[in-house]
Amino acid sequence: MATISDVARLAGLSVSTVSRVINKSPHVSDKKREAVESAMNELGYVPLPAARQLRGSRTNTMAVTIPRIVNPFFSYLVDAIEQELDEAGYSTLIVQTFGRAEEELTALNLLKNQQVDGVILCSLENDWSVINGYCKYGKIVLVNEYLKDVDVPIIRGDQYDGFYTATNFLFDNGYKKIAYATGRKTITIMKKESNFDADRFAGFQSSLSDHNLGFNYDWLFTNAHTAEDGKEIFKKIMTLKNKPDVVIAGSDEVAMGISQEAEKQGIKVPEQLGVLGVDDQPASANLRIPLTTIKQPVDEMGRKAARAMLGLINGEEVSKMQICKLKVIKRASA
Amino acid sequence: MATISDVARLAGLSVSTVSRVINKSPHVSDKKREAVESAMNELGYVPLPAARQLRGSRTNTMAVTIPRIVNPFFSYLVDAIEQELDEAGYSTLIVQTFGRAEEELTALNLLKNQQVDGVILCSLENDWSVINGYCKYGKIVLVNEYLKDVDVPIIRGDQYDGFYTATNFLFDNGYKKIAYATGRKTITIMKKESNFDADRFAGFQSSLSDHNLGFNYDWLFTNAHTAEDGKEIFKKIMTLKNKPDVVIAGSDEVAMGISQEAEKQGIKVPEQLGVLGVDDQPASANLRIPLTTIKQPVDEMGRKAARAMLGLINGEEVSKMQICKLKVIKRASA
DNA sequence: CTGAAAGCGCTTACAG
DNA sequence: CTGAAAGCGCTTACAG
Repeated sequence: MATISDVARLAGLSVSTVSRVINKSPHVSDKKREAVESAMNELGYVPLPAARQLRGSRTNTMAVTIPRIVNPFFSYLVDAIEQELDEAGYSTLIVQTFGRAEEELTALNLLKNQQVDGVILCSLENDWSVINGYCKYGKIVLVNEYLKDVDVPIIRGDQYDGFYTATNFLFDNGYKKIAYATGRKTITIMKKESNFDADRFAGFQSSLSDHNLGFNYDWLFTNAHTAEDGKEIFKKIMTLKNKPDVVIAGSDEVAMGISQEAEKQGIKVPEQLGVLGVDDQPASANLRIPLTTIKQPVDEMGRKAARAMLGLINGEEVSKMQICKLKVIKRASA
Repeated sequence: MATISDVARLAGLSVSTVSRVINKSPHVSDKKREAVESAMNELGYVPLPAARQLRGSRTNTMAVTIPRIVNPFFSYLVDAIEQELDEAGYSTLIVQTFGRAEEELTALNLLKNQQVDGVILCSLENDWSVINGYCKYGKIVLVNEYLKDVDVPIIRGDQYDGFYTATNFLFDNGYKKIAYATGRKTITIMKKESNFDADRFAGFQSSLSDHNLGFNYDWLFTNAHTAEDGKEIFKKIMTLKNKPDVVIAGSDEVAMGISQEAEKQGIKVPEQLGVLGVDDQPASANLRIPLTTIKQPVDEMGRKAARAMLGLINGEEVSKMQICKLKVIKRASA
């Protein structure tokens, strides 16, 4: 591979001059600039990033962490981020965490080791105290986090409002006995804006209160992730004496499982049991029973996260908290 | 950030010795090794990859190119590749090409610049002549390509056999007038194993011949990618005097569009019109009319590609061509 | 505008 | 087993 010295030799100039044209320094005469450029072309010269990094220059690449790329929410999120970053001339490096804290550190170490200029964390796996230690190495942006008093931009959906609105929507459509499923192992009751899941539940509760209702804890289903889990939930519902008439499923997969199993057992959706998904995955519109669902504005969130990162890099003022609205997509299942 | 010199100073040893323990050289006394290790821990030292790369050592990271991450075929393929690579201690860097040749060069330059040890190309955007120029910089593996006389491993699905079998399957189910949709702008009729699309078409043709049938070119639909395109295809079909009774849709999206539009216009699927998808996307089983589709063995292909790459890196003998079988997944739409 | 030289953080012969 | 020194390919003051 050709090096900067090869170019300098061929052009009959010093490496300093070659370096200047590489870095677009203005202090080079047109004549020599051309000489250097033609030498670079002749040799097919490309500067070695490792050497430039060693000197502390920018990498023009960004890392983004997500739990799992096969989850459409995250693949679309990454896609939006990448498009925006791409326009600014940055490459994107996608790191899957698979929910493991060490994998997140892999991405963070990219920052520490100056392999990337910044990292956008879409799935926080470590405590803030450990993330915080990496802030000195480069820029960090968080997506869908509820941390307070943290000195990095956070872009998130308004879970409280989304779930509040969605629950009202269910009441407006005549449902009264609302079950609630979540991926979490437990539900922590906290006030608004405490954390992602608590915020969702708080929005839900708040609508219940507005309708003078309390929550029936027989209708709480935790640890629900897959369509399979959804089927189990439906089976459990059928064993209940006092059955809910609709369930907020926590995700489209779970919703899909519930509605499939209901259909299989001859229970009509949405008449006998309503089902409300979350995320609006690409397939949800084309299901056997098209899913009514709460949509997160992935594209908006991704682009905002990317722009926040670019702002940070360019030393601009960027607002520490950007909140995007969720939206109920009305289809057949509720 | 702590450097190797800081560690050496703290341990009261030379940088050479520190370097030796970093690189697990056997020629270090246990005593000094421990001294170095405790110094590294105390400082939170991590070797700077850029500096190591400059000296020509391995990066332990691999790049993989795909056209678009939001396409489930590719997100699952990448997922399989990454899982396998992960077990071997490699990180994976995902590069989206968006179908652009320059983006593919981005990935290839990662190789040239020693940022990755190898690249797995799942979407060839440049001519082989240009890819070939990068072989000297590192390892390359191709997925789903039909190039001949090329000195890199290729992992692909047996498109001919898959489409041959699928077409036979349609005949077995009573269909006789088979339409064919493809994402390509044109169909090139070539013999078996010429290229990806020609191979599919050849398999299809071959089954037609077995049933003493020729292909009706009114039933060929090109440039079909999205569900929207599928809807258009259905509309075109309805204008035909001599209508097909089933269509091989080229992708699940297109199949979905065709079957949706058919339903909307009161044409019964699969009774009046059968629809066969390709890829078996996660949603296809849960569509309003569950899709019968040709499944590519993504997981197998991804893992084989990763293993071929690892074999190359380790200097093992790896077979130049690995072919995986496609499979018809029978559901409701055909 | 241009060049010689130091130095970024490592690894690796070369001596001992 | 251990260390001093050269060098990987660049950038950036410092002089001129």
